[in-house]
Amino acid sequence: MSETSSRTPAEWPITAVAAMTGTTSRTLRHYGDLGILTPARIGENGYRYYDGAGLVRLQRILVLRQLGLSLPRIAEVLDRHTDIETALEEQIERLGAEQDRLARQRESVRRTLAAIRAGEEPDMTEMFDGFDHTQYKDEVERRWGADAYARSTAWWESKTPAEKQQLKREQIERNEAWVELARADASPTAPEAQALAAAHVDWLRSVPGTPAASGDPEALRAYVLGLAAMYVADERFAANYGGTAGAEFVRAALEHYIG
Amino acid sequence: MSETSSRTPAEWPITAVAAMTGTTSRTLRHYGDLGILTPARIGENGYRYYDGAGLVRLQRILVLRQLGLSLPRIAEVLDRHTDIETALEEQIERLGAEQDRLARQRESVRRTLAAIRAGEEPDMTEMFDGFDHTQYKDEVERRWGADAYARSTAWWESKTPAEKQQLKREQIERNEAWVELARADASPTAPEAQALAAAHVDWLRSVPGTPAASGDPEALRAYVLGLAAMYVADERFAANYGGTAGAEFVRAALEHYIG
DNA sequence: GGTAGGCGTTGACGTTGCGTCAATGTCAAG
DNA sequence: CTTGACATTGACGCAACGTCAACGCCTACC
Repeated sequence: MSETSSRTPAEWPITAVAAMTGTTSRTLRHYGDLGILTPARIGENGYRYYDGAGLVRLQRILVLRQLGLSLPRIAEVLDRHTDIETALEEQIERLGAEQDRLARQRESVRRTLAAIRAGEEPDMTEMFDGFDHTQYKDEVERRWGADAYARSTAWWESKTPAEKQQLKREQIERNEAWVELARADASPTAPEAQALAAAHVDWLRSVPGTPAASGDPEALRAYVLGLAAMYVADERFAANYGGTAGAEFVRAALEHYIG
Repeated sequence: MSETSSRTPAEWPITAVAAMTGTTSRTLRHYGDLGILTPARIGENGYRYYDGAGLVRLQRILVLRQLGLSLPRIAEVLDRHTDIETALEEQIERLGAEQDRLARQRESVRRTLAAIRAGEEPDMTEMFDGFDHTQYKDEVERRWGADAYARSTAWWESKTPAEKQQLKREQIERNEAWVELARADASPTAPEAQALAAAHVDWLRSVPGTPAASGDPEALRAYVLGLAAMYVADERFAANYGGTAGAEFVRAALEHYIG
């Protein structure tokens, strides 16, 4: 019964702890660095030794980690700076939001894939000019703020089916008007072309959620010029205006109008 | 009609492109660094200038990015090294798997929160000894491989309800036997205690998905010693064995048995 | 023509949670 | 004493940029 012979060491080196709990020594040193789990003792040689209390704390850490909490958050909870129930509630909310985001994204990918398989390239006009009101929620939100999409969708959904039909028809008619003018070999600077350009820009401005609708004249200018360039550069756009020649006419008219 | 006066520059500086497309100049330079979108021209001053083709490529990049593809993957698709349909299919699978993972994790957090609110601390014995077969899928998978959970669950689900009841009863009976021995002030090294220790370890080994069942004697040893220490260190464990004193008895017996 | 201010450039660090060397010291065993 | 296993402290890597920092270029105004 010597003093130095304790029945149980109650103390383990780092690899033992790692093996017991299924983590790695690197992880334990990382937690040490972050201060969320410090060894019970550090030997003269610098070795880390953990005790039973440390093991328990580690298990709590691992459970909370498995629940998706961040390490700083775990530190807060363990040190009682934060109520665990509150932390878990917030985590549920975060996970729910992330789930929704993924669901929408997945649906978006599926629709895109289906459209490609249906043989049709996606309608570029709708994609970039007016924004598809089902496919690009995340994109719109990220680019122009979280409420941009909400406003845009609210605007679109506030329309009756008849009005939606009407808006789509208007777009088609504008395109046909462009094609006619281009075929007639009119000048892009002629009054008719400029009137059409004005209508085109008005339309772009009318769709909430795009830079054109932001109210900033410079953003509108950049957006219109960028679109005009793409009408020409991408044949899928150009097709909406009767081909590249038609698209060049539209571009010229828009540049003159807004330039 | 001088040669130098082109009607349209068809070329924009970096901020113009950023404004048009809703990204940032930093992103464009990043894409340049990665080689997925290079400027049409770089001026003598080092300035980047993009043309219509670049705008179109950028829009394609942004769409694919919005669909969740990684930038290297986008590069592959755009350079036609990879079929876009294949890429999208894989993306759908990835998103589905991630969705499932999040759903399980969220459910896990909810159950944990509910358990805490129900007043009962979670049953530590079930949590770490035998593993809860609904709550710790991710944890088990990450620690001991993707099929560990599958094997473990298959094992548990292969039991009839009667057998499940039986297993739980056995666990409870073992605990009661421990409590009895401890109260009787028996020696942890006595045959009865060692027999119980043997049964305890057999039980730990019988549950697939734990380090104890891995077949590695060293892993078993570390796992048993770690658990024994935690029985003492955590009162929630200790409660299963009639308190700290009972837990110390169990620990001593297990350490003697496996040591 | 000098200067302020705005836009451009190239580094380089920060983020999240460790994995993975690299260089080197320590300890138990043969 | 040597070997080999295990320990230590850096430090880089990953994904996709955000965010300074330090400095050059260009336009406009005085």
